[in-house]
Amino acid sequence: MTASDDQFRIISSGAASVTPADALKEKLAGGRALRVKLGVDPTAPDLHLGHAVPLRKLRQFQDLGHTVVLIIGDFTALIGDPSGRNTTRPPLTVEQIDENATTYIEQAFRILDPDRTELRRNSDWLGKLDFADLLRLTSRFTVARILERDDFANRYAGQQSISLHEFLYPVAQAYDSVAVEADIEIGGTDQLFNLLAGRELMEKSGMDPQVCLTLPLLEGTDGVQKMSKSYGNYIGLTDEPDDMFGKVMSIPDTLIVKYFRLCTALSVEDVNVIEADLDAGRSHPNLVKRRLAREIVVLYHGSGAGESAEAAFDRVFREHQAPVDVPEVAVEATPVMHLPALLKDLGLAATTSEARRLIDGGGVRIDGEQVAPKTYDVPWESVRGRIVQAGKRRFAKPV
RNA sequence: GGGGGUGUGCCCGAGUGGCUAAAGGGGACGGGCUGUAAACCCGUUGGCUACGCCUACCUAGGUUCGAAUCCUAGCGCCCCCA
Repeated sequence: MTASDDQFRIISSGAASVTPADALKEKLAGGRALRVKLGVDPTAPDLHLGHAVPLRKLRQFQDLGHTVVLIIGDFTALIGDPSGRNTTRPPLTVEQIDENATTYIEQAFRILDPDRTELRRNSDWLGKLDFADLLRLTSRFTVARILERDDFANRYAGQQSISLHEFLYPVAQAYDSVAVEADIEIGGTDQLFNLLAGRELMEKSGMDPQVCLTLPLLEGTDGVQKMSKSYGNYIGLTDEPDDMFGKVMSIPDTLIVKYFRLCTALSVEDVNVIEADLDAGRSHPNLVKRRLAREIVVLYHGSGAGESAEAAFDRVFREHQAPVDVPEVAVEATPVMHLPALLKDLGLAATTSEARRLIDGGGVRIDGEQVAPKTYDVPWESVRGRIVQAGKRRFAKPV
């Protein structure tokens, strides 16, 4: 096993905080395989690069010989984590949770090593607590302490509703740590409160308290909000290579280095060099971003996928040509076609009104020719089998 | 239990009887430009084979020639008192 000093350096690289750092050093010096906990709520079925950040950190632990305890929060999903939210989460049904959990596990093992992962569901212990247990548990927390949390405080101050059960989320997560005897728990910086709650509860229960390791939150493609499916700014782990490449290219330049640090397998030292070259103007942001996009695509789609995704990107966005594989869509043909309806049928516009706006805004092309505004009727022969384009990246071929 | 406030388009938020498909901002989409689906500038942003028609300002009724705007009841949320 790697010397504990080196382990500490690797583990804390890229972390936002390690609380307390000394405790982690001590645990590592003990030389045994540590139990590293990550709790996830199966609220969204598909994983994205934001989810991958803690998973990659867990993988580092595994590669150093430690054990990952991955907790599927099938019980806590019924509460909904209020972290960073300004509204109560809509409750999920048990069926949805099960379905999401299955997808989650499958996708998580693209990153994690199954042999060093202990998979648990927190309904195993949380579901067995009775009301008396709950009272005992909640008596260890104070209202003032819970209200310290930013999101609760903000919602309270902003006259937003907070349901009582949301207060129990940190309590439940803390109890998870007790149940699995975690040595370390990791999460995003917005999880710090919950992680610390686990630490406190373990201490009060007479256990060796867990170390809390937080990771920076990854902004999505808009560069502002944290990556999340509900903001529509995410890059999914199962996104097609071409799509994944394009999405990475759409992040603001200011995020390039952060993405290298959190989303690729490059070493800390390598990323430092990239950052220095960018800052000094020695390298071109566009080229660096291309490399980033290739690295990420290769990580999830294998070597070779990066180059072909880049080629496809150049074809569409640099040379303004149609992609190689434009989908053919069968439509009902009449001698004269109503263009807005055709665009809707082709799936290029959601409504005919939107299609008209696209046409009038110059956003529709047939075989590369821009369609003049107010052109709503076109002969079938002029579109049949041709490439119809809406905007820069939506294509279809009517047949 | 008592009192007060609030509910508008994807989101925030103006609007207190006709000039309102509803200001402004954000987001999203489109165009131009380019180094990219970055940045910047400009435009669009309820539906409908469409110079017109339909549906819309929490819900259901009502007043009125006419209501997002007034009245009644209900529902949600917030605050104060208990």
